[in-house]
Amino acid sequence: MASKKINPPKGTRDLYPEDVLRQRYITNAWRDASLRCGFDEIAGPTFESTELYSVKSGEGILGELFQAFSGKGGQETLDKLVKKGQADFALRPEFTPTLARMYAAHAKQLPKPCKWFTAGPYFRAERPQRGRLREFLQWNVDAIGLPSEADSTHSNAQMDAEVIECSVRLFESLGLCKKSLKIMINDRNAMAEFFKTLGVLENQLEIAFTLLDRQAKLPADSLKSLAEDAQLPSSFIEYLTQSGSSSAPNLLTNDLDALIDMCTNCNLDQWMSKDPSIARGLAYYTGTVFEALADGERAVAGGGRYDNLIELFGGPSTPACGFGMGDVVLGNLLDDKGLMPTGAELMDAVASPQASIRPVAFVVPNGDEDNEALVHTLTAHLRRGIESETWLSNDDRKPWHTNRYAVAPMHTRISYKSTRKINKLKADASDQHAKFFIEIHGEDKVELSNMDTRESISSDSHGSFHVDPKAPNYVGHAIAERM
RNA sequence: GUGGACGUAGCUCAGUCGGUAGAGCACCUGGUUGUGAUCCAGGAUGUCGCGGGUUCAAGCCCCGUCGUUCACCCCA
Repeated sequence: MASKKINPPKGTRDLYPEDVLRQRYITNAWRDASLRCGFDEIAGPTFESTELYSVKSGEGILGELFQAFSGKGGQETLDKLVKKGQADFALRPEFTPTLARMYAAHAKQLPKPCKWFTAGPYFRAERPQRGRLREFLQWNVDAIGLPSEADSTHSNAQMDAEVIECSVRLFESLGLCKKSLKIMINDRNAMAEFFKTLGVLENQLEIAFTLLDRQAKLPADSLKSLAEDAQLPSSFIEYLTQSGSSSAPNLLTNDLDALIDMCTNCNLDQWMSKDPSIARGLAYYTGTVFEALADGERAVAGGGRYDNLIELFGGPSTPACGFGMGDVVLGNLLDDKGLMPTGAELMDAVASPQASIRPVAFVVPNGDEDNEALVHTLTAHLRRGIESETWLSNDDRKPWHTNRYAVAPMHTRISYKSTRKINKLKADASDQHAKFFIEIHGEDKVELSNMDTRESISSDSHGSFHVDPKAPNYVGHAIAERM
């Protein structure tokens, strides 16, 4: 009998038992980080109508679509397909259009903001290379809409910060540190204003951003000729081809400062740097954009604000912000840094308990404005977890070691309601089925109660708890003991 | 879609000027040793990716093809 060897399709992976565990180690970490940060899991179809992607994904992605058609409809459908050169359906190359479609369809009944994550397979018909395959897993984390009745600049920054926080919580949990990975942020609005001062016209902005995106990849002279072809002003070309970002526009500070401020509260600012050369390739980004960059790898994650995409899909005008992270680059990075367990350690790590879907802690201020920053500080501590002395004093410590945490990271939520009334905030916690309610009256005056039993919990020594993890009556300990 | 590199044992790879197909690891058998570690002896293993060409002779040179990989494009 003649046998024929059939290879797997180019750019796909056959996962044998250990490979599946490695992949699950990553997807577990994704899920864990998003749940802890208060994002709900959603899922969409793995193929969509092709037109969903022609609306706004960007030129490049359209050329990389895996085409799909049902095979029904006989010759007529086939003729149409051949004539158009495009099938009615496409395997999804990214999630954001699906997300925008899903949100727009139910916009009125959805909470504000809506915090969603999803992880699953995506497909792009490009030539495989390091960090890039034709089928890959991607984790998407998005925050859509703003807290109601709030000042929108502040809220925008808060939602940006929460999305970025989620990515940082993931990096921390996997043992990646700020030395090996940086989050570079920029603001397209501020850059657009700056470009206009250089004489770039409104209708040239898109090409200007495309060139900015390629600034580091292309040599100065080809950059120059591309810019000249687009008839961009010489002052812009000069800015573009001066390799250093030393001429970075100062006005960046105005728009990104609110974001950096928000990030200071949860200790994210040390991970972040402003970088006026970050532009992002996708056309739908409108304001803040960011990339997580590691030495020697392509972007580990990338995302930003896309404020008019929901409207484009028939929903109400709604600001939104999110990022995507692929499993291929992340896996490469973990391998290179020795941060991927093997053998028994891998099995144990994958089988270790996952973050609670039910919110464990719900943190609110007592109504005093001064305490609002403390809410974010404490929330960050709870979501991050507190590492144990034994683990920290071990020079060979690995992120998956079971003695890592003195207080394990926990699913922690905050209220997005503008009310200061404690009963309303408690009702919000109850609506979200939180288990413990935390009310901050001051740094060393934190009240804790069990929502299930309606009992107030008090510290033996002080009567109330502390925000600071170093304090003996840190509120996180009290919750961990009662889990 | 464009360009480069690579394809030899289960794995990682060496193979010079074209002249009988190699090593390490892993595996199997036996021995030593108070472990499933170490050490000793022995053993099995190949369509040299595939097809064609040049040659007395091709793993090596040439053409084609398939596959892998890296870079570009684009992006997670």
